[in-house]
Amino acid sequence: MNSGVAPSPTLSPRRQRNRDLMVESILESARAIMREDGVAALSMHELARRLDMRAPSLYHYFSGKMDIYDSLFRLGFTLFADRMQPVTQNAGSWQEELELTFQAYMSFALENPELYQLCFERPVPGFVPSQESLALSFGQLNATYERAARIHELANTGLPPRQAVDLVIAMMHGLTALHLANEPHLPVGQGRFGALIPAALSVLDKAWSNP
Amino acid sequence: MNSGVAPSPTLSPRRQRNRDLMVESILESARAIMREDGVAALSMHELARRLDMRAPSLYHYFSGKMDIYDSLFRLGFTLFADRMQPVTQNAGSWQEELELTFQAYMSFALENPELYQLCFERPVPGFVPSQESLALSFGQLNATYERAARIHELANTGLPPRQAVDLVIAMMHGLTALHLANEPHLPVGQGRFGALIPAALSVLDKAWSNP
DNA sequence: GTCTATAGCTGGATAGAC
DNA sequence: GTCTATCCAGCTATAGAC
Repeated sequence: MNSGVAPSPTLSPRRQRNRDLMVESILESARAIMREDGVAALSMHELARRLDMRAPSLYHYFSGKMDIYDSLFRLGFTLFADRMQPVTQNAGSWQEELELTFQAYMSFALENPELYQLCFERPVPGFVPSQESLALSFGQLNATYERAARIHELANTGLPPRQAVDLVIAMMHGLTALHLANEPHLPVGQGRFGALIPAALSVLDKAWSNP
Repeated sequence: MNSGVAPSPTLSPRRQRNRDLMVESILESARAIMREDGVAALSMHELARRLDMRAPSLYHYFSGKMDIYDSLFRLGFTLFADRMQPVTQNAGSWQEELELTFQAYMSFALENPELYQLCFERPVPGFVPSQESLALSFGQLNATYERAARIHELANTGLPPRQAVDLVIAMMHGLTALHLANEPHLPVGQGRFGALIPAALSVLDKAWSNP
């Protein structure tokens, strides 16, 4: 299942362009619904309504609702990887890399809460990502993961590398999920949980600095 | 909105007993559905089906689906508080109290995943807890919170007490949510994230021990 | 490519007989 | 207290005209 239903085998560049624009509009409106009413509240009728279309027209771009979720699932991991990728290059010390990682992670989640929830929680009862989408997500996560493992080489975690990274992931997810659940309107660095990034970094710094 | 619809003003002890048993059965079946199909997948028809009833009969015990969610929301916080309450008495050092807190928190979540998600995440699009239920939840949380603040008095966190507790909460939630999303079948202490409790405790111990 | 029309289902909830 | 019958709303998805 690719993004949208395969139309005729080939398409003139112009038509392909229009089609891509339409696909983009649909996904954008879908994200708006999920953001406003909850990730699980997406419906084809409401989606068509916002686009000034009728529901059946959507089936010329996507094979069904789950196909839309699947496309957004892939989009989420792609955007996530794009956001995390530059962290390593810009960092000096492992403390600095950790700080940039926390900030990139939380800012992605707060700017794209509906994608974050779709990708990292399981809020839609019937939705199971397709094989291809799962493969993509594993790839993107692994790349991020391996870059993050650099931290372990420099810091004195006293843990297996995988555990050190997973612990950092769990801390970021805890702060992020609680922020989204309680104060989704507040920006990065603010609010009861959003403001705890320095505290979390400080704990890791104290625990993992060489003596 | 109390648990169930108020029937006649008074009820003979025997009838009241039967009614309570029925309410309990309904809530138990509702939890089973939420556990198996997702928290948001509860439906009155399916619920009646499992209880060998017809859907309208349920409305003699609850005023609607949201009333059932609301009752489970209160049940969740009550069970949570019951689980967290003994932690303080049994602990000696703050490290030990922290360990017991992590274990109590995660074991509650893994044993009652549907209640944990209903209470601490927002997986049901239309559901908003009633005033009374919210008040109850704040009360239960505050009690747990204040007990947890004892840790701050003994440890050298270098943080405002509220932030220290919130950071611990975020770490517990991060480990718990990721465990539930990825390996819900594994018991406490096992699996990719479930096994990280000692690592998390060690980090906090190193960071917060007096020098 | 978009529409009308509609099938077909599932859901929440109520009325009223028994 | 439980049921049958029913209403009404909403949904996904398809067929086929234009």
